[in-house]
Amino acid sequence: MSPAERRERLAELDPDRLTELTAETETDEDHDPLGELPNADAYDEIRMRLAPNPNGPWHLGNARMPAVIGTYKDRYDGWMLCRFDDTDPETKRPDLDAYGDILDAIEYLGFEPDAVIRASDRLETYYEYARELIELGGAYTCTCSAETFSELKNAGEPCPHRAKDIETVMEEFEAMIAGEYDPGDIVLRVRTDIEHKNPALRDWAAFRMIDTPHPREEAAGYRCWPILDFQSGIDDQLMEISHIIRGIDLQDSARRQRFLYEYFDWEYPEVVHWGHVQIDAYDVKMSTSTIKGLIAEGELDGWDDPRAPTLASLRKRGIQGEAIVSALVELGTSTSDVDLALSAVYAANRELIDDDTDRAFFVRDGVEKPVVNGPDAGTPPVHPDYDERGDRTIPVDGAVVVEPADVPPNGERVWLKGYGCVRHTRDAFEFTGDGIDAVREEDVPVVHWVPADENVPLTLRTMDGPVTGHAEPGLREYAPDDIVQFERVGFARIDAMNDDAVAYFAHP
RNA sequence: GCUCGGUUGGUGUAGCCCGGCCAAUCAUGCGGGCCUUUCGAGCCUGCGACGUGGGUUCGAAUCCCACACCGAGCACCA
Repeated sequence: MSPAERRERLAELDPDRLTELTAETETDEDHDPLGELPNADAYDEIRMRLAPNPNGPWHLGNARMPAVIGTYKDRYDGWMLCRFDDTDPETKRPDLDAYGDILDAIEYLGFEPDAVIRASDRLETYYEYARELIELGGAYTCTCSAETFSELKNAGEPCPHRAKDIETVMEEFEAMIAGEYDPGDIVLRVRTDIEHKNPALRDWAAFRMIDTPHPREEAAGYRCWPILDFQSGIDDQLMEISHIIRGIDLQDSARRQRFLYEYFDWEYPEVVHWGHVQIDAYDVKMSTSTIKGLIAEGELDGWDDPRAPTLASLRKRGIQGEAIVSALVELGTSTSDVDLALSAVYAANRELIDDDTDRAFFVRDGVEKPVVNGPDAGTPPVHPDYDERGDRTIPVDGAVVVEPADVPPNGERVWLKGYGCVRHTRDAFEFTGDGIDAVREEDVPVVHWVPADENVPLTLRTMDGPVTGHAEPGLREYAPDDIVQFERVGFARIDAMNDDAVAYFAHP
């Protein structure tokens, strides 16, 4: 039935309802991919946290956390904590540089945490709450091997240690803190429901022994470390977090932590889970450990290699943090997995920088052609949309370099942008003196060029590897970090301006 | 195996809770046109989607059931 038919039918059956529908006004809300936070009205202040694991510099996927949480912070005038969840000195060993790198990355994205803490500074606090939990009968020390416990748990059967009295548990837990056990010998478990239908929630481990000292000197003396679910559960309460936003891999985490909150009679924060992000356009898998490995093997030049899907790499290419945030926010917070199109980041970035970016010529792998009978210089505009910024002056000392694909067949003309029309005769470009109508009416192509002598040899580093070529002499006026648009090539960030000039390609 | 999520154009997203101006929004992408001394910007325009099958209903993207497919958890990782 077509909509028109449906309306007709409705008019027969229930004319009042039809009138109501017609009266309902369409609210044209602003485009808002994020939507409102759940139950936001119930809180005086929206308090959120970023909870990075400082095991390496950030890739593009990691940026989603500050992008979304930071955007909500701005929207609700909320509060944002950066808490380093660095409670595994062994298998997810923190990288001491990463703490600072991550804070830099957050700043690059345009946000500032209201507070920064490290879980590894807070072991005594976690111990205190663990003791309290034991007093409440909510935890027990367990000396089952991981395998044994796993089998019992999967069968829904308690292990013998579950029945221990509180005093014994407390003694053994104090001994754990004192470092009197070896790794693997004992854990502290939260007593949940051993017959819970979801096996992932049954009596989960809260503390375990780790011999490897924490890389941070302040925390190197501890041997008894909390598991994320315990540490983060306690901290979220202590920091009065109102909204937790994190990945679907932590969905069961929330369910586990609710048992903790019930023992302490706390109220669990609102929680939003999102799916995984993949990025098109990169050959390198977006994973901290993979990138770390490729750098170690020399496959990548470093964290800022343009081929690496890292924030450092995008930053090096001159892409604004704001563009990354805007593309990531656009993904919303759905629980299904999403692909981020890098072109969305480019589109956002182009929008941000196009107006302010000066134009310049860069000829890739050029061929030299003598120019005869023409003027001494070309004067293309600094920015085609803003006459007031003036023209560049590019000298022509008898010859220019153009890209091979731009050389017209013999006898044909080409317009050297900002200079004039030339005809390819034998092996030279002969100035023709044609007016711009040649371009407008006669389809003469417009190309970029640089002088053969006075130019700037430059390497443009791209995602597909380096490209060598020559830029116009005026490029020397630019300094590292400046962004230019190489006409007909794309935007680029100047990285070094000396004998070996280097720029990083951003996008078309 | 047990448990928990998800599935709207090439990509992302809105709509789903509370069925009806939804032959489905917006963005990006791609194509065409205009403009332009850039393959950029701008303007105009086009392309393109409700996983499958049943059910409920006057009416289903929306509610119910089944199936398919994708993902996550069941770590002494985060």
